[in-house]
Amino acid sequence: MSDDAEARHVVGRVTITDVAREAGVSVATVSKVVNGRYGVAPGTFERVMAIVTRLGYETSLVASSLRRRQTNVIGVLVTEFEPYSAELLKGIGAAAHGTGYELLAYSGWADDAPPVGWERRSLSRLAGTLIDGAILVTPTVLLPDTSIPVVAIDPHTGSGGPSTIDSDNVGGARAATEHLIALGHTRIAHLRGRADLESSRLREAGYRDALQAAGLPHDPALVLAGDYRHADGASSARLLLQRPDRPTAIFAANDLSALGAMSAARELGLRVPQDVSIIGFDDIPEAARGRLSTIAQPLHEMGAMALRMLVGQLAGGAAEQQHGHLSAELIVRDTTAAPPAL
Amino acid sequence: MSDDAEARHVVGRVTITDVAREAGVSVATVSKVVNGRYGVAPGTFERVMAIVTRLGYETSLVASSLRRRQTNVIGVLVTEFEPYSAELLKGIGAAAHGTGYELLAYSGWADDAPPVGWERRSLSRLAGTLIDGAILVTPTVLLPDTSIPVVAIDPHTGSGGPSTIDSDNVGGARAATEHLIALGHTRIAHLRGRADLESSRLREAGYRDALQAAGLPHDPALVLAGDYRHADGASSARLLLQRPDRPTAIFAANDLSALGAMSAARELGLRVPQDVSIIGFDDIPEAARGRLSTIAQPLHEMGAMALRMLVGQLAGGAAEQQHGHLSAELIVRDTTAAPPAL
DNA sequence: GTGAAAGCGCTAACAC
DNA sequence: GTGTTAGCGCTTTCAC
Repeated sequence: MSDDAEARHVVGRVTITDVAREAGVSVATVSKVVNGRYGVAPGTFERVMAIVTRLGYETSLVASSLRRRQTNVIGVLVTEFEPYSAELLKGIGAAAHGTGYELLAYSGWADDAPPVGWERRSLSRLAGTLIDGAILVTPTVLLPDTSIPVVAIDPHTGSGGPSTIDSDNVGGARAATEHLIALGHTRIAHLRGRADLESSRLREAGYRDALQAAGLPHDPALVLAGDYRHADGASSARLLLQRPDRPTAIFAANDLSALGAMSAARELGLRVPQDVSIIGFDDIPEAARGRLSTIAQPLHEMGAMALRMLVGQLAGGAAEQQHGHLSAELIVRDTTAAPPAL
Repeated sequence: MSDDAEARHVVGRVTITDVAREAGVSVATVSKVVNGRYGVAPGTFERVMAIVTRLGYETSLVASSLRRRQTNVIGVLVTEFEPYSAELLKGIGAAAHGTGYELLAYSGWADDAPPVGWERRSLSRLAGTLIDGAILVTPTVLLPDTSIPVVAIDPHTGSGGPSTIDSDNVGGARAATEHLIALGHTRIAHLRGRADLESSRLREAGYRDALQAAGLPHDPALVLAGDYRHADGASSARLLLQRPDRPTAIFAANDLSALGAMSAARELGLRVPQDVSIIGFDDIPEAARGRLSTIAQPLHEMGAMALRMLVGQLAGGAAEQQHGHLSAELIVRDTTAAPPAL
């Protein structure tokens, strides 16, 4: 049984050298066996395989990827694991089944604040060695020429860089604002998204479009930063709702900040939607839970499309950069209604 | 400007050697500069840093982790990115902020079926090199002694192995079943979870407990496999609901299979909850969206607790193995009601 | 203060 | 068929 070796063995620390020593062959032979290369005697093969199984040896991703050209691993680079990227991840994961690619989601946010240029840093740290291709979620800086195929979801810039996926930000924002206008609102505030993202700019543009089309005045005092985050949405909404001439409706650039606005309204003793209507953007699961009216982006499909595009690039060599543009759709739930009577 | 080097440079392929050559120093010196080691002349430091910035050099995670002892990266090993693990990931990610640890979620499912023993394989491939510690989500095999600290969430076995986190599976299942009984149901079916997980066994035990406590007969024909998956839940529910003496309520071992059961009911022309009540377990976001009654596990908190435990182990050396046990709570939504009148 | 050299675990040529 | 060797990119003694 030679249980000593087995008992002492420890996962992840069994190296190819251990196997070689135990089997009485060279590491090269073990490598050939493990990778199914030709030129190994059947007897040797069996013997080595037995040891491999007994010791529970697995080749180290790190070591082999350092030496090899490819790893069959696709990286998903995110700032953090929040609802938005989690939804994308589900779509990416579902689409990855059966492609032969493994998935590795990486969040290089170790300190208190997200490092600027995290996506460049993460990409540099992983590309060329650990991952064969990458899906970047909301990258904020312009990427230089990359060594590996990259697809960006909701990127900083709409074009010029890598392949991209986004949804109809302008149309969605317009639909949200038009919905509020149709309900009878005339003082509609907007909580902006992250300044470094193209989607923010586009959603604000859609908001203005709708206002203008309806002949409503655009009051700059009603447009505040929301930063796509719960806390920022809450604090800006607080400011907005404490004004004597407070808006009767708020269009937040994403669901997280809309949810923040809802907390703020509640704190202030305002009822949603009776006193103030709130609508978001994204349709993350938390929006459904909070019965938040919103603009739905097909997040799963966006993730799946990114994965398929990337696999295509990986397989087909240097294909042209592509741009996927999906539609966004109004979902009316319980947080939007007619404005309070005067 | 020496723009040539810059223009030609490619992310991820800039190596320490490139920097050294460009700066006219050795790679050892560059390494010292980049890692902030002492013993470098201020002038050299400046010069090297300038090149590093210009070329956009970042040390390769792979290469450095192969050489170094630690990486400051925590691995989250999952079978796939489905709603359950995505929720845990959110909690883990939130708790990781400010700890100095980066997160790397890995799903080693490349082919059509999840490989047996994937967690052992993934752990072996990453431990000791890429990651300093790991959080394993629903590991199905008993893990041998591991080389790195490990915390398992909802593991195969409740004890004996690594530190674990789970919720009150028995109590939750009992509460779900009691809720149905209180509504007046007497023929209550159960969709089992994955056979290789302890949580499945415990939830079934809770179901039986509640039945027995209420003096209700236990009909083995009403207990089918659900496998924690949508498709399996649907097909088993179809079988159940096509019986002449079909149950009036179904307790599914998790939300995904409960959602599957709902699809099946709808296909069969049955209304939920008027014709059949359905309750799940987990409270994933999709449950709220579908207005599914369920037992809520504090998934974010479970993830956060796992992260904190792991960081504790990483910092404090070989602490004793710990076991976190959180409570589960009944959430009544729109899929459970009194049974149809006879 | 700096560089040469060894080596982390692995794979791929190339000898034998 | 099998072993020897070089080297992937990096960090770390240890000379100089």
